[in-house]
Amino acid sequence: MKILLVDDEYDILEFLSYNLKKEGFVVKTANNGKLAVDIAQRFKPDLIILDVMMPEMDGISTCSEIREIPSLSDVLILFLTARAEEYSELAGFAAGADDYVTKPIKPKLLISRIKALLKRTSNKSQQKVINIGDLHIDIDKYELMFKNNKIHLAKKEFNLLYYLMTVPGKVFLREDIITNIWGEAHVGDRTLDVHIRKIREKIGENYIKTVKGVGYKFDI
Amino acid sequence: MKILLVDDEYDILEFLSYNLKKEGFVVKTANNGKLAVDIAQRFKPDLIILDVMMPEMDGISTCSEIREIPSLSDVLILFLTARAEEYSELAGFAAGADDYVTKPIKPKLLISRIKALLKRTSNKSQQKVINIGDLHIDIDKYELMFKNNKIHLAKKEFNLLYYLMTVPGKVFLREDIITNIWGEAHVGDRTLDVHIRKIREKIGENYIKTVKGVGYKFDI
DNA sequence: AATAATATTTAACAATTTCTTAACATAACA
DNA sequence: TGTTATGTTAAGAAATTGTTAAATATTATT
Repeated sequence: MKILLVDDEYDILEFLSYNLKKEGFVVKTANNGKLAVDIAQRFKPDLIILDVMMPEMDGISTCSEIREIPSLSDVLILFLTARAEEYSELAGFAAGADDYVTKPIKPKLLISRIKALLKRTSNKSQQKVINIGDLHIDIDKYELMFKNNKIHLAKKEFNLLYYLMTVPGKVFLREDIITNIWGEAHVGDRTLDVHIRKIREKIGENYIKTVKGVGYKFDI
Repeated sequence: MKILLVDDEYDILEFLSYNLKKEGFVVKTANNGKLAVDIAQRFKPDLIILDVMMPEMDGISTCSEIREIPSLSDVLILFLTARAEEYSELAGFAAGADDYVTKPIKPKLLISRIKALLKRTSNKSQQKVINIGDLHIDIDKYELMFKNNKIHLAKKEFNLLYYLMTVPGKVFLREDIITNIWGEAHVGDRTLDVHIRKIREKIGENYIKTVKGVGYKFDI
């Protein structure tokens, strides 16, 4: 796991860097926001630890800027903040922070928070194979099996079904599905329905359920 | 969810108001800061959208003033700002803003930011599953179970029952129920009763009780 | 590069569900 | 007993999703 550490104080960089490396993380450091953005793009860290208070470009601006970069859009960001600066908490989350740790920093606490953070997200996204009923979906192989028979799904169909299967039973809102599968691109009103139809043709009508006025869910 | 929109340009008020209402928000508008503070105190919005640049009393002053008023101290505030005025970002957060959106405004983006903002703050106490007696309601699944059998409810019915179940025993005023489920749309006098009837048909007559002259409550 | 094969989106219309209304009935209350 | 608020029902309006086929895009193949 790779971590990029950003703080203007050299002592803190040293101190944290030492503690994180001891835990087995690969660590790089930057002493200002601009540099951090540069390094991040090449280093591709799993997590960026950002000090909120920095001269020139503060943590929140840095965070916002990072979130604008597509290749870094889902890197985790953790803020370090002095206890007094409570105002920044919401601003930070608004800018896309994933967690907060207040100074003074206790290494043990920080590390447990980091691990929790990495676990939380890796658990979600690392579910590469999902088995439900007679269905078996594998994101790495881009393959769907139904009662041990391969079923071919086109890319969009696959992504859509996989998305619904990530949380069986949960209703995904139409708009959320569209944002997730199509991004911000504008797609017509009936496009989603057509894809649902195609999937239903292939796996039967029983798995994907419509919740009118809300969205769709995958359920047995 | 109630939103107060503050901008000195009538066109923008119109445009945003239309888009927000379409999303189901209850919207009021003000064309200057002073008026905004007045309206906010009576309207009690969940969110105030403030244009930074306004004659007389600008957005930041308005924001500061609102934050001084105890009854409004935890209303969310979102700033609209022209891309050029980057200077204002820090000033805005210092004054108590919760988020920023830059002009020109893309309605979809604005709405997703608003939702994110409202979600972050309201999610904390939002109960997703409620168990009472033989009833089990799950908002994520949009599902109602009665003695372990699924019962289908249409969206309005579901929302209505869920709303009543959030505080069992509490009498919800007719008008509050209507504002909550329908927003500010004008619905006829008997519409609520009809929905109550439909729910009672499905879960029996014992759960939802009428308090004449006041409203309804969910109780065992 | 041209062609064929797939995939994706759109558009038109159908089918279905949900919601609201209106008219009248009934119950509560003063 | 009259007044007011809520209950009930059924009809049709409105909203949402389903379905199909054709139009575009995209990708693979010769």
